[in-house]
Amino acid sequence: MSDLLERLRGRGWRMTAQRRVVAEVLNGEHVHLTADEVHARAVAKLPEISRATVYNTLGELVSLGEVLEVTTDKRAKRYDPNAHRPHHHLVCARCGAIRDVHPIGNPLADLPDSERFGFTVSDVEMTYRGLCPDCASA
Amino acid sequence: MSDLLERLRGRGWRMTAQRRVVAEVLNGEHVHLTADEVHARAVAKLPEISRATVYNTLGELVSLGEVLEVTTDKRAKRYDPNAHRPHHHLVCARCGAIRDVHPIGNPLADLPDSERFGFTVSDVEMTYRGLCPDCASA
DNA sequence: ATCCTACAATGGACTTTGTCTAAGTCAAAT
DNA sequence: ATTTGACTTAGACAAAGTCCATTGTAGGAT
Repeated sequence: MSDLLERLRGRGWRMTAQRRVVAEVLNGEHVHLTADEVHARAVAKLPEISRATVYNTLGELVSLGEVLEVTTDKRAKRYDPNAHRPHHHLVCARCGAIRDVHPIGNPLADLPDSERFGFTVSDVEMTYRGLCPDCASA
Repeated sequence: MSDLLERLRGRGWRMTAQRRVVAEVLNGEHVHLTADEVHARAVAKLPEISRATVYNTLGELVSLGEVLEVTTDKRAKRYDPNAHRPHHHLVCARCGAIRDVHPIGNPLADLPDSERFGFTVSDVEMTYRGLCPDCASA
């Protein structure tokens, strides 16, 4: 989405071919790519882009709040461009497929004061696990 | 806890000095050590214990259900011996301190069918984030 | 249109976390 | 006491990510 590119320019981002390519790769719903996958797709569009640049750009997008970092499995971090609607994740324990989900209720309210240990709690991250239709029938 | 050692022996575990030391290190409430931390503490008690053995033993404890693997940050996995009461985690975003917490309600019921995408959902993992008292006042 | 310069990209070395393997060791059954 | 196969070891290897010195360039200034 050029929205994203526009917003970035508005924030004083210097627009380079590499950044444009990374932003293009991270586009759509239910996109949850690892840094390496982003790199692979970026290379397809701009062969000389380096791994370090992809990591740098992803890191910048995360600190700007345009992209979320997700750690569903214990392997690589994944990058989720759907940062403007809060959501949680549903992960297939077998094949690793990921969907964005929106549970009802407010889980923050479900943590009693007695369970807060004096912390200032600001956020909660939920990961549902199960089997996707394909893996469940296999 | 020698309960743990007893249970392991009962399950046909061969009892070795290394396994005893790892089991001893993982002892108590609110213990969430990384594999390397477990190794460091184990070495203090048994200098010749190897990293591979610590990883193997932790892996075995996890598959026996005696210890939980927790991935609160994107760095190393942590190992939580409090496996017999289900719980979630509260993490300080600044210093990484971790507490076990028990929210009320049943988050599994809060995911509508329309948000399940045909998955068989069996589990949910919640990570609350915020600042611990020390970090909040700093 | 060209020049400058601060910001960005590069690539390769390095770090961290974890896995694997071949050879040696030892707990416990006999 | 012997035997046996499960357990341990050290170090090589792998994957994910970071760091840094060098080179390149976007975009404002001239």
